[in-house]
Amino acid sequence: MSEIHDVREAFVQLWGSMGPFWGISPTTARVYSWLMSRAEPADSEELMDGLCLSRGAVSMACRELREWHLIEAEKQAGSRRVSYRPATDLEKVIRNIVQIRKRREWDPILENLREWIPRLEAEDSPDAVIFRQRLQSLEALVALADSLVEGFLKGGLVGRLGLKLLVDASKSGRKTRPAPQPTEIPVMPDTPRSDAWSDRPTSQPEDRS
Amino acid sequence: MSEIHDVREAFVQLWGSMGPFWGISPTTARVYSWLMSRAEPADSEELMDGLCLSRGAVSMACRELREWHLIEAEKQAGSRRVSYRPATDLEKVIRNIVQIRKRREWDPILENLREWIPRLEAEDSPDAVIFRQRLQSLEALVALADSLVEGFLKGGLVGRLGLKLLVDASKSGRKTRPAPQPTEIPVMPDTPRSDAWSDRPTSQPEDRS
DNA sequence: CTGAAATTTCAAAAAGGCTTGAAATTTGCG
DNA sequence: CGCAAATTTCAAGCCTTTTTGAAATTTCAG
Repeated sequence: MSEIHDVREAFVQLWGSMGPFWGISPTTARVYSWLMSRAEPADSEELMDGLCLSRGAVSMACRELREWHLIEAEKQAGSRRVSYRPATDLEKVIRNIVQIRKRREWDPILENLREWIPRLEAEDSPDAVIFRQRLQSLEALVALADSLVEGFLKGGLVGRLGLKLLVDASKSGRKTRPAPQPTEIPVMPDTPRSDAWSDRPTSQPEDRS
Repeated sequence: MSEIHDVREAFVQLWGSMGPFWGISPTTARVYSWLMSRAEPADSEELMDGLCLSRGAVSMACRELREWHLIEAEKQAGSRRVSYRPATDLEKVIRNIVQIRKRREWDPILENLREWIPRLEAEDSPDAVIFRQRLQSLEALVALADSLVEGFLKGGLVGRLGLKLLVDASKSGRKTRPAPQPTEIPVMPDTPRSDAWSDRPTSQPEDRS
């Protein structure tokens, strides 16, 4: 009967502790997971009570979540109050996270590598030669990873094709149950009227930046 | 002439600041990148001088790097001194990191999800129903990602096949130069005698844990 | 336009993780 | 086997990141 309470608590705590690995703060991750555990959008009052957070903490967390496009703020009719609705289209969620982290973490690496390599070409000390060759290997690898990620971000979902191939390929050596094998990343169940967001065709002409 | 000095410094600093994103501490990342910039293995004395670190800091960093199999300790003949050689087989390096992080970060998520879902099946409040459905979507997604990663860890490198497909698929919209496009992850240049490590068939019967 | 409700900001405090270095341990030469 | 060189450990301190909450700002109903 109160299983949902316990599961919610465990879920919120797990997400909170995993958040840092994904580059988001514990509190921010907790807010998102708490919203995910509720059928309806919640306002900051509910978040404060449900998670024992200060008003400011909720505001900060929601701001970050909005920047990552992981939640959407909804104004309630006839009131100044705002409710927050979690994004439930997992493909979009993941794409948002991957895109932002790629910009912050991978792109600078690639740029730097491409600047450094020519600078080492003039020198012929053993260190310089070996170092340059290693940087080139690294450049090739990062460029490869980069193109894979670009493909995922652009072509939507690495294409049913490649993904299905890879899933099938690795299916032989699996553990217990056959495990569900969706061909595309699932869209989470959501309350009816929120479809307007997940699939909205009315949004900006594609968040490029 | 002293370009290598500047590039090394920039490389070490970049890696140091990126380390946390990858789940390793700044100092540890600096030690690894410094070793990468040298043709020959280095001992702790050299690391202390080169990076202005205390003896203990070097020891801690090298221990962590050894746990991740990112460096190997080599005893020097006729001395108590140990030299550290960076792993330069990028495929192995990445596999090590992915394997360890998967164990620490993904596996617990999957286990928990599979425990929580049944516990919510008894309840039929709107919250419980929606929450359970979302957890199921999540489980499907994580299971998919898990099988992809397993495939990479086992079948070596996602298979030339899938990888090549994906690279080709995303090659259309690229930027400046054609960019090198290796079909497999490159092995970094290394001093001759270290091949014994990168390819050694004499190691443990496969690091399982 | 006014005023109160709601949210956002940001400087300061708290928490958490990283680094240090002296002491303890290990190692292997003599 | 003893000793000294070398490494490892770990509690204490430092620094970065996260959180707080009171003040400033924004937003609308009236």
